[in-house]
Amino acid sequence: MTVTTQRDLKRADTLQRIVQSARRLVTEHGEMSLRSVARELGMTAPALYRYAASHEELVRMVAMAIDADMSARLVAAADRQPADDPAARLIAATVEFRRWALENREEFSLVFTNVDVECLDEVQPAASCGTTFAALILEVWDKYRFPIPDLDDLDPHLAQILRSPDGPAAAKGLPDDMRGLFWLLQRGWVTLYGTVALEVYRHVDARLVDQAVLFRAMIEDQVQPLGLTDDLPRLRPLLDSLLAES
Amino acid sequence: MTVTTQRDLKRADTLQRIVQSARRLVTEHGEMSLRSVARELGMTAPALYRYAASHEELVRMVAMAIDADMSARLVAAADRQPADDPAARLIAATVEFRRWALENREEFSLVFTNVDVECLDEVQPAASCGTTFAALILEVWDKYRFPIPDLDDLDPHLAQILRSPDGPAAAKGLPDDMRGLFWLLQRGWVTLYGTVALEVYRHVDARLVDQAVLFRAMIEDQVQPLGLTDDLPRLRPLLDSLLAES
DNA sequence: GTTTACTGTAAACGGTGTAAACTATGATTC
DNA sequence: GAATCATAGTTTACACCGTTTACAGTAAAC
Repeated sequence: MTVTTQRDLKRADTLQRIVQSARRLVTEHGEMSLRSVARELGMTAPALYRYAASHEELVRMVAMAIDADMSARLVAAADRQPADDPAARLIAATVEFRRWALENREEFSLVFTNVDVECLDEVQPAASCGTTFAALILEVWDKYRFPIPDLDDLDPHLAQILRSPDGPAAAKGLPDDMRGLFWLLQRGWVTLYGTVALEVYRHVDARLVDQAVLFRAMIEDQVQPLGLTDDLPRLRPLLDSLLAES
Repeated sequence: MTVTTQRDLKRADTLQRIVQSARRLVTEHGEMSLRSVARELGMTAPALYRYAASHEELVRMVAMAIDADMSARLVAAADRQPADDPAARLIAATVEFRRWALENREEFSLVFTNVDVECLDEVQPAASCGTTFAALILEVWDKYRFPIPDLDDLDPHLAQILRSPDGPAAAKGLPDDMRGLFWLLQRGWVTLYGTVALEVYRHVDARLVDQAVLFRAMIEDQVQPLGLTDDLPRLRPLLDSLLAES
């Protein structure tokens, strides 16, 4: 029986304030040195070593916090759409992801293109962007019942990984007959990630970014495997208005 | 008329040695501080300010050098395939890009997911990865004459950008009736970039990376718009053997 | 041959992550 | 309740970083 002493409470609170302060610093000043974080909290830099073994570990904590926060933003964006319209909810979350990434390039870089930050899904599966998108796609399937790829039709290597009980599909809690969904999710994630990263790092013409041309094309590509082709005429103006909001 | 003095020659040589040394350091030690670069050349750190206005600018120079070197590697990989088989050449270059990225994560990060390094195509269009891939795709078109997307069928915003005389398609030197090719190139670049970056930053299950499942799927997706569907049975084993080489 | 412009140096400034030794204090044990 | 222990903070120090300044030597230009 572990009792939570008064000191444990304060410790938890301090840890939270450290991460939160570091996050604010990287957002507002694109930097989170130990000294500046400590200064904000009225502490000294070495004290932070009671909470993180290194600066790198603190960065990882911040990355996780940002990811969790992003996840909440995605859910909020989805919830601004009708509860019975999962397609709209998915698109809204996707647009929100892009909008956030383009507005917070440093944070995006910290979380999503950081050699020191491994896959977050494994550490905090509950509240990560990946899990959120997975849930949204599952909603879409629940309503539209688009065909799930048959594992036997896929690359045998891939099928074996998906069937594995300790594989990524099992980790998402997908039942055996729905593991093909993980493949769809993964492929969608590749294109979303690739498009947004390319835009964030300006590896495409600025005009293409402004008009969200690549992003639009990516969404339209994803519509078909998700069984939303018939809804496209309805979804297109929605996408336009969501993009215009920014 | 400007004469090249003996000092100019030495200066050019020193600059080259600086960039080359910095590159070696980031490759081998994942770091390129001004002091360590200077030490390697028997100089002191402030001397480097005669060649780069800041550390950031030196990073940009190194990024350009890496990009140019990568471009040469891609060409070399392509040249290991028959000259009259542009499909094989394109695939070989693509596999080489992925192989290099996974083996040199720090360098990939420096060049392709760096907030401080803008689009390299604009600075040194001649010898960048983007231009190399463009040339390879053009080779494919030259042989297979797959249909080029009609600008009128595309998003009007996109068509306007592609038609623009100072647009990205014009920069690649594409004649008017082939500007749709740029769109294909761009879309291919998105998926290649996205797949490789996702693998480099380990945002997918390690087993999926090991078996190159996402990468394979991405290649197969690109085959159709490039008119290579009929060649797929021939290209698949080639892809396998290229992937096995690593 | 003198002046100018360039390429290097040494010294220093404020900043960084991190380690070690030390201190106050809440938690635990007799 | 007093003595012990573990914890969370301090101060000091080290080696490193990018950058600025003032200065020296030397090739180039007049």
